[in-house]
Amino acid sequence: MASVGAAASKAARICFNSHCKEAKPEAAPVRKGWRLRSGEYADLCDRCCGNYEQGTFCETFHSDDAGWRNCESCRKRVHCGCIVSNQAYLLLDAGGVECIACVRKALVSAPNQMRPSPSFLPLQQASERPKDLPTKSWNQMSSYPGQWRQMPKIWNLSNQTELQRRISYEFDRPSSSEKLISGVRPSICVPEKKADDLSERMAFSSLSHHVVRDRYVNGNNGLDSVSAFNTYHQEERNVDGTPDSGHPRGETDPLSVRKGAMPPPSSVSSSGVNFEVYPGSSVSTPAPPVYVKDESPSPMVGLSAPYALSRDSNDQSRLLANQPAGQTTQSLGKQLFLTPNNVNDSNADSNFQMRNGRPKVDSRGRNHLLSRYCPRITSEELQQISGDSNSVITPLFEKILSASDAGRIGRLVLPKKCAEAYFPPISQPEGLPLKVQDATGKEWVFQFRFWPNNNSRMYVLEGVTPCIQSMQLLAGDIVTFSRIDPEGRLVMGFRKASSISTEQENQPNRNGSSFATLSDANNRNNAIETIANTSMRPSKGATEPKSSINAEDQANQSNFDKTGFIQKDGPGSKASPGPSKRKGSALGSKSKRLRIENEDSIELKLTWEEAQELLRPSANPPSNVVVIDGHEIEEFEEAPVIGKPTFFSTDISGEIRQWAQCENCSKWRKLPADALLPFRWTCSDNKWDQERASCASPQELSKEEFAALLPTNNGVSKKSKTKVENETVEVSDGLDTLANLAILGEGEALPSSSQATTKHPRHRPGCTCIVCIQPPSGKGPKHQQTCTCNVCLTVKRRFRTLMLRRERRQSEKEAEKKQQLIQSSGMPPQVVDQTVPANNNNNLPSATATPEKLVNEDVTLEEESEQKPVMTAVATSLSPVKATIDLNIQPEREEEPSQPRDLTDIPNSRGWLPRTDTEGEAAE
DNA sequence: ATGATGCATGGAA
DNA sequence: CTTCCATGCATCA
Repeated sequence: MASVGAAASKAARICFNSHCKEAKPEAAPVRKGWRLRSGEYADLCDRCCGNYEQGTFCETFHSDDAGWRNCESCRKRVHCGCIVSNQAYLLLDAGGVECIACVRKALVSAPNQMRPSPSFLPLQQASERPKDLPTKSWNQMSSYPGQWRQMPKIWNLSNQTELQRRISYEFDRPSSSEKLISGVRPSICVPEKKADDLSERMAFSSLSHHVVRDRYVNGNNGLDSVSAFNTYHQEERNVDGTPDSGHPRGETDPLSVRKGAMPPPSSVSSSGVNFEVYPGSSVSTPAPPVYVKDESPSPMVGLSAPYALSRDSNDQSRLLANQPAGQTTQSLGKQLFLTPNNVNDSNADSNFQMRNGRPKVDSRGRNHLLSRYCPRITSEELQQISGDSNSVITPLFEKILSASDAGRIGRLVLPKKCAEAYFPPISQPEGLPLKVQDATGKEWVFQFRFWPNNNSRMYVLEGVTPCIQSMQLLAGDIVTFSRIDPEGRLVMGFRKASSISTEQENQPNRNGSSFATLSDANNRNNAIETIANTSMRPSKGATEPKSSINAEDQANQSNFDKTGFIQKDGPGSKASPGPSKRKGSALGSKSKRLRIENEDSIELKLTWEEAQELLRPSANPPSNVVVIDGHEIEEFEEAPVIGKPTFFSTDISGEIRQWAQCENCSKWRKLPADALLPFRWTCSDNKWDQERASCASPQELSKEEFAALLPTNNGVSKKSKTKVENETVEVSDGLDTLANLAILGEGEALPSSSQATTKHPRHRPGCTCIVCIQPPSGKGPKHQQTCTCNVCLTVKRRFRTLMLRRERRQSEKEAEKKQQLIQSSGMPPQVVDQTVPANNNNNLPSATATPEKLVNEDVTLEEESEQKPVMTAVATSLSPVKATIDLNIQPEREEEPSQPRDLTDIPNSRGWLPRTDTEGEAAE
């Protein structure tokens, strides 16, 4: 067909329609029909072209042909047997086909919940019409009036530009290009299109080959789906003289470039677009990229995201797998995963270089991206995102959420260059719907648009609130945008602010993944839930039942352990931020506002439980015991270090065991309950069990036994532990920030300088404005007293706990006074036995508590935490070895009146010493 | 009154 | 100085 197509271009002026064969006068204008595999278009006579454009071509000429099927929805006849019709239907996962009109209707009815049924979805049912589709209702994309049984107009002239944009947009996908390079697929030169903004795109890239991958549904009786890659040769593209350089989209107003470069469709020349077909694709049914026609300049684009209807990663994997004859899976393999190194500021580009094997010159956007937007996503994360599929992840950029971004307005401001570099070009402010998948595989549709601003543009993603909330993101957290190839799906990941600070801390011994929970594709949902559950953010999601720990957790345990939140989120990281790329670039470089938000966010996340559980005396243990106000305080010369998280179990004999995982081999070793481990503990440090003092030694317990050890959680490992701890941490976090505000609520605003006013100057830490206080549901700013949301319930529970504790303290105090009276009346002061297991990690009470218990019994946690040692010379803190000295009985501390406090004080008031629970709840 | 929308402003880089 | 972008705020529904 390719040859035919080539021949059809100019030579024989005979209608390309074999059923017609009407001769065309030499001078007759080319009337383009469907696109041929060559990329050219069938040269049709007027009549046939009319049929084609009206969508009646198949009915007219193919009515007797095989391949007619009925739409599963409307039962309308759909021709599934020819190139002309191959865009007119979708293959359903469950079998059968659905006409494009029904597909579109379905989409319209559930725009944000992409239906998983069709294997593939053509590029969004035509584009949205900016004028007809106010952004307000963009997510309710209405049906388009046109006939969609066939999609002849996809390729008609008016649509060239969008196609080009799309192609050009996708060309800029290095991974794809590699696929191409490494591929052996036949390549067919496609004469087509001028550059217009394709040239813009290309200008950013020095790729000698670019691939456009467009999934389309082929016409093999609807039985096969074929994906095609379009290859684009930049050099050839330049043949037509379209400037391909000097217009990095990030530097030139795309609009102007676009306008200037927009060629009349008829002038499309045969510069080189290679149209590649997967080996398994049917040669007889090549198809253009799925690009649904519309006059509108703004088709729904999501890279190829619109194709990916799958709601979860499995679907995506399946999607790949479903492709016939080992298309992508075969050709893509894993060849294109990012380099194993972190993609950080300095090497983000080089990574891509490495992948692309070409100089850095190009990478238009990336090259021009401010460092703070450079994705720090790691290969580990990438693979986690891509899972076991053969997908290739291309990190695009990331952004620290501002208060506005994370607020309820639902508008995420996109860095201009990033938006222009990685998102489809938009010429209208209304932009276009953009499908983005989150790490769970859930698909969202945002409106990607811009606002004119100072002769420039301000790009925003609208409608992100649900997504942000589902990810439980707050200002200061980071969202990352990546692209999954070959699907071309946009994936939106995230990183919590807390994990950022630790990322840098643990850089040396980690692979850099702070996702930690973004495990493989199959586990993605669970994984993300793990993240979700670890953060008691005020969100619906937090209250949803999760089975976040499952068997797969175990499989991933070592991975998780390396990136465990506890480990990562140690207070040390916060206490001594140290030089970090993030601080220096992403966080600190741009905006004070941003930095404040972020620091605040980070600091608020670091609760005293979290900190104390990991604090260890420094390597130089000598300490002085000083007596201050009658209290023995162990004083350390050096600041504490971060200890290793462990978990405890009780064996049959009732003996408490501590379990720690080797940093190197990830094996779990049984240790005495009072063992005190350094942060990076390895088997060789196992002085308690010489037999297992080497990584070569087998693990004492199998995973199953581990599971049995803690029957309440099959995750058992530190992962569960970590999760639990995180949950604890986040509970406090959420409480201390949002929940406290919630309790204060009802008009009782904090007496803070950042108190919300009608004229809101700035969102500062502690700000109680609507933007800064994200309510659990995201609906409505306030927590009513009767609110039963997770946060409020927890707050109330904690409040009860506090009150109980105070009562108890009071009674203890009284008892102590009595005793002191007795003592002062003759008996010498007696030092109570306070020898405490230096098991700072978890004190014994918690040792017997299962993680689940810990999670569920807030009271337990708090009781424990009161007794946790704090290694510090600060008089108000506890000595690690005298931990049970109940210094909390200091009336001035424990009993100090609860004063509402400016939250801004909290982070700054404690240095490396974590805020105490008392402090935290003082706001009550 | 409230939320949505889109432009304007001004701080920061 | 320009550009970016966070967010203020006017306007509208």
